[in-house]
Amino acid sequence: MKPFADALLAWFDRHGRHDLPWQHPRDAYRVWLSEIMLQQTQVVTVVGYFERFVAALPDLRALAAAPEDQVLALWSGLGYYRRARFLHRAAQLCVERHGGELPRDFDALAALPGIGRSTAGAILAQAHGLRFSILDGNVKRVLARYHGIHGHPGTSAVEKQLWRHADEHTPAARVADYTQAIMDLGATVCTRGKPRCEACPLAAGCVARRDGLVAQLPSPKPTKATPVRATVMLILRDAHGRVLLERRGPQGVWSGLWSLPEAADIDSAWRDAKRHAHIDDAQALAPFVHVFSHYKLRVEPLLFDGATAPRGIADNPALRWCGTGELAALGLPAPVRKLLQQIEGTTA
DNA sequence: AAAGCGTGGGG
DNA sequence: TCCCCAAGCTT
Repeated sequence: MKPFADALLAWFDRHGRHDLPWQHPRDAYRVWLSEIMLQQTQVVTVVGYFERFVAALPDLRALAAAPEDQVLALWSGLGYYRRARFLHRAAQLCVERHGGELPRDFDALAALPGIGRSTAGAILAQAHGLRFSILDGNVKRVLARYHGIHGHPGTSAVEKQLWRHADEHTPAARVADYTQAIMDLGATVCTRGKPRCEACPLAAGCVARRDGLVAQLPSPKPTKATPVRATVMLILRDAHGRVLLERRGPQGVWSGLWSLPEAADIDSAWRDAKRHAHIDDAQALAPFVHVFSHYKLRVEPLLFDGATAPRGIADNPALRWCGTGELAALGLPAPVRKLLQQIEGTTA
């Protein structure tokens, strides 16, 4: 007897979301891709990316065979790019080790890069109907309120409790629907702000509701001041309108993406620009601030037009001159793509 | 155990 | 404008 699951499933049949693109068909590859894209991201943001991605790379083998630039281009703008690199690598590992399919074994699945306990559970439950539980942000919010659990869910002690409740509520039957149901409830009824408790199928047993703590739970993450960093972005443009791009390293923000060369200040920007090309003039573009989750970046773009004769490019695979028509095929950070679109059409 | 990792939208 | 996020995982 599972009153929690029964009430939730009855609600789901009438009010849940049944038309999300990864539900039709609900195969392991599509569920996996959707789960990775949805990490720290909302459905409304993901849908367009998901549809473009599966149109270009419809199955796991196609993903494994794709060049990394194509994968990052399809991910460009979605953020947390390490997810895309892990996804790509995991697909290749599945081809090497698992016959070109995602393993159905929990431990083998969770051993793949980018797939943790919750994502592995979601894939097995949704694609294969196996009884595994999930604990994403939605479930954490629902359970923290339902059981009246205080403390930030990111801390291990709280998370441990939440996993225990998640597991105890998960039914043996209709696991795929149950998994979707509890996420739908969190996303559409038990929302962080202005939850619709009057429409909630679990309201009768909800501790936070009973004690008037709905607005305090789950406990918010302790806030920290975000530092501001600064950088100069060099836009080296040649007579054909091509721009010099540099691939970022495997560590740190925007890893693996093609971005603009950067310098600490204007003077070193000039030094670097002269190293890359014959430069005699520059134009300072409007500075802007790009906000990350953990810091802010103040960017001073510096446009060098008429760049010619770059030295050392041929033997450096991390540098390339790129026409505006080629940008769509590459993964660029969102603000860099925007910046390049803005100056497209302007002349030297 | 806590920090690092994106982005666009809502209050 | 500013702050807080929203379907986490890795190190």
